[in-house]
Amino acid sequence: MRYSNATNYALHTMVHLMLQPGGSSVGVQELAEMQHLSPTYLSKVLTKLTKAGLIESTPGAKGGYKISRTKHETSFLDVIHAIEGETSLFDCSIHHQGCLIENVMRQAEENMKGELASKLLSDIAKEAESKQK
Amino acid sequence: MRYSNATNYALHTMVHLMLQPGGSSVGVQELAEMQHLSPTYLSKVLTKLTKAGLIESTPGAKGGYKISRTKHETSFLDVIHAIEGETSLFDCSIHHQGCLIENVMRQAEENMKGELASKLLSDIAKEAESKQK
DNA sequence: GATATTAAAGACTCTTAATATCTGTAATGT
DNA sequence: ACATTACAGATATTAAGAGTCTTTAATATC
Repeated sequence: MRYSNATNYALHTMVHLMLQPGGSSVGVQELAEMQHLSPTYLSKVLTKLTKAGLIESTPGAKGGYKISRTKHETSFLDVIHAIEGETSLFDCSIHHQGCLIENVMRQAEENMKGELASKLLSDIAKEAESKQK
Repeated sequence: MRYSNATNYALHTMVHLMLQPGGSSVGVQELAEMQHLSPTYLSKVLTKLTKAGLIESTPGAKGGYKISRTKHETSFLDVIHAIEGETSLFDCSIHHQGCLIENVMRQAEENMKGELASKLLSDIAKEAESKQK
């Protein structure tokens, strides 16, 4: 029980794209090499991010992926939702409403998601930038 | 990405056992029927709880499972650990230490687990008891 | 001590989801 | 027109979860 590798790749890619000077495009080739992945597989992940509006894609020569210009503040939770969908960690096996056990689990999950929604990728990118110097 | 059904069954069984008057034993047969499961399958789940020391088992006639007498305060997290093992929701794909992304994910997970560690099954059992009346 | 009852252990099957690859198509710049 | 690159769909591979069956070991009752 863990977040998928796809989510992992997506997060790393997002930060990498944010570090591009001027928000310029990067091809899937380069992005895949960086993470030692096959371009075709990473492509599938990036398409999900594109559909979610977190990044923008331009096909053709000199094309690639870049951070969305319209959506500047993307959180960890945004990326997770884009890749994993709107999942929940726990569903009561017996489906009676108001299960006490389910309530507790849901509450804890909501709190975690709230925390991940407040963590912005831009902050991580900045931190990574200053760390490198 | 969600907690396994086994964890679900385990939590429900724990609460049920806590509601037994005098902490008496219940056979897997009865426990399985209650949750519409096969006894053999639930048996595997309960064995894990037994090995973790959360419940006690006695084979033979009039045997069954009952809440551990030595360990009175078991939390949601205890049960999760007993069934799922000590898993983490996120591991950085690139294994460089101090990955900023991993740090954020780990922190959120730890907070959630901290919350689940403070939620006691005995409280849920009490609540369920008073709710039934 | 024999017998019925019940948990434990192991091997095994089945299903599902994640992971990944390959091929062809559509879009874009030069 | 051509090279480049993202997108879509089909398909394979792998891993984990879910569940069953059979055998063995332990306990109580008679």
